[in-house]
Amino acid sequence: MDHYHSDVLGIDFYSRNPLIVARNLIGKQLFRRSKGKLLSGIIVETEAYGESSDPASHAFRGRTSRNEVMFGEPGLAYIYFTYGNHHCLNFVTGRFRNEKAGAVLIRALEPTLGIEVMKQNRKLDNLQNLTSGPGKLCRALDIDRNLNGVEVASEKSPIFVKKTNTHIGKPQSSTRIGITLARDKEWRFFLNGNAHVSRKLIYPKIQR
DNA sequence: TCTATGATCGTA
DNA sequence: ACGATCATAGAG
Repeated sequence: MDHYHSDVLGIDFYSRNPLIVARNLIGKQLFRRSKGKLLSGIIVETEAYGESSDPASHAFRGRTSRNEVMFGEPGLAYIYFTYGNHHCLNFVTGRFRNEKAGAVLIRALEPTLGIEVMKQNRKLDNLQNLTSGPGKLCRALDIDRNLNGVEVASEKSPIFVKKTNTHIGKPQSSTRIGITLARDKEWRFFLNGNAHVSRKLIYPKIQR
């Protein structure tokens, strides 16, 4: 129908420089359809990753079976397993400069919908701790490698983000967390004062 | 094959 | 500050 347009972020949103996408995802509402329920939270922390100019990026050394989704179309979910325990959720973006790959890591959410299910998934009752980290939010939202490569630019997707911006105030930026290379790039974005950002922001003095 | 490492987390 | 835990990548 002519007048219909979705309130879900589409391909155009993701088809930009990962720095722009990372900044613009802050304050947006992320949704996950799992086992017939809709789970959701507001994105409060992200990081941008590039390719050949970004030694911290999985895509830095070129395409492998693990990172190939990162070299695919903007608007795909790149989900990987790490540290023997944890999954991390990224959205594939457009290019950083002339590079071939880019992605945005979702690092923290403020839970809004399906909180009881998230608590069960995490086997934990504390809201502050529920989705305040990239591995935690994947566990809470029942996200694993089975979803690697899924399209997120539609309301029918198992994961999608709405256009409405819920945040008041401007995102802060800083260096990225947990990396050993490219420590100087300030490619992390977050809402300060939010309880659900990852641990290293809640205790900024620990931050490297 | 073999080994080192990691876009983390919970506990101490 | 540290150990758990295992898939992945790079080396041999």
